Amino acid sequence: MNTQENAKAQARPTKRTEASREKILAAASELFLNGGVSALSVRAIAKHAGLSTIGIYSHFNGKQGVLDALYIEGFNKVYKAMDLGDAPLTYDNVVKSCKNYLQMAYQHEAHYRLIFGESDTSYEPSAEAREAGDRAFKKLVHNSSCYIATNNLQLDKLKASLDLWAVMHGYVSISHHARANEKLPWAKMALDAAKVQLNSWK
Amino acid sequence: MNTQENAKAQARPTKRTEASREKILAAASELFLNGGVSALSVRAIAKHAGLSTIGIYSHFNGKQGVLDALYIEGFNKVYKAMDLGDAPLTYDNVVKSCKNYLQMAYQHEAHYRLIFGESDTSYEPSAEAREAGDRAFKKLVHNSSCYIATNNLQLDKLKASLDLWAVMHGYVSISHHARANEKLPWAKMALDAAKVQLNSWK
DNA sequence: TATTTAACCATAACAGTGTTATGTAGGCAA
DNA sequence: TTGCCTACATAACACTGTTATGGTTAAATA
Repeated sequence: MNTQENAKAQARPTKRTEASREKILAAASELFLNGGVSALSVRAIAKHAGLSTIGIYSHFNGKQGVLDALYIEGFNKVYKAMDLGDAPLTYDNVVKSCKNYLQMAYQHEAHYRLIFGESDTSYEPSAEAREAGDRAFKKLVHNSSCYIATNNLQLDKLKASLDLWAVMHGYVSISHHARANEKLPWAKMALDAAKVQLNSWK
Repeated sequence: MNTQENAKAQARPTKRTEASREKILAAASELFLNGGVSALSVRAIAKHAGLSTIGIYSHFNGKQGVLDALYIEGFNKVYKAMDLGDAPLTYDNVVKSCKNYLQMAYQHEAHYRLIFGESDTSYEPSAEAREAGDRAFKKLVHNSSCYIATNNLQLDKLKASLDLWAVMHGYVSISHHARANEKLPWAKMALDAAKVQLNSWK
């Protein structure tokens, strides 16, 4: 792929290249949204894109590259959910960011499952994909840190951020698997538990 | 399989039957402990057992049955971790059960990943396997309920139990995936966060 | 401008997966 | 002893991700 990219930079780009890549990504995204990762065989993607499978290898370095693109999308959605812009990090706004996170988790279930390893044991995120996770985590830590600084609290910012994240994510994950058959107000319960953690910050 | 079982009950049990089943299960368990679910192809299991693959279908109804057996093992380990016998459900003992849970989660990673869907998207636990999960959950609810009753607390026992579970499991899951590259005292952090939830019970 | 070269892509082939089909050997009952 | 049934090995099937092969087209070079 590096050889191909170098050759592309110096030699003969063809108009069909970007179009094929977009078709593949669009096909993969549609299949993914409707069927999760298990709907993403390379043949299904190729067929849905109206192409053969070879483009998945030349454009995405294989199925992994398609999953990376979706993984990055997933963490970008997490980032956006927690991004409050320039709003001050008040208690209510931190709670709002948690609410947004939980909303995202339940609205974009396929993405959520992918970024938390509930989708494909053979998938290992690339370095670039991991960066998307790091970026989303930094936004979480940023929110917590601003709130902590604003309120002159003395506690470990990293730990506090992880506490908040763990309880929310734990609820989502349990509702996916261990208690999947129960109809409970999962998002509300998760938010309440997050408030418990937040209220313990002092 | 029902036909085979009926025939077995009425006709000719063969000594080789139980021996084959045990060989397959032992082979699967060993592969699983060393390589997780991805090490469990039916051919690998059969080869390791010194048999052909057909026994996996006749004894376990396919690969799913092998995974069910391991899933049940996993939740049985969760049950045992949280089982304090007849000990009174004091604060310290509830904390101890949480500590045991986290210890189990990190010592039996393959099992833990299996029961929380981090292993094989095509695996769906059988009704029997789900019962093992229910049983472990009931032990968690039992512990929380006894503690709540002992301390005359007024709160939702189910919610309280889930809060406790969510924060612990959330930490374990994040340490598996989202923050997998970080070396942090995950079990200690999870236990501290669990104490925050516990301390909020009033 | 004509020829050569490289990129893109369809298709075939490969090695692996879980599962089903087929045939044989051994054990048990009549 | 014969016939039936079960357990099991092996082959075959349909699917998976990936690599190999060859044809067409576009870009570069002479």
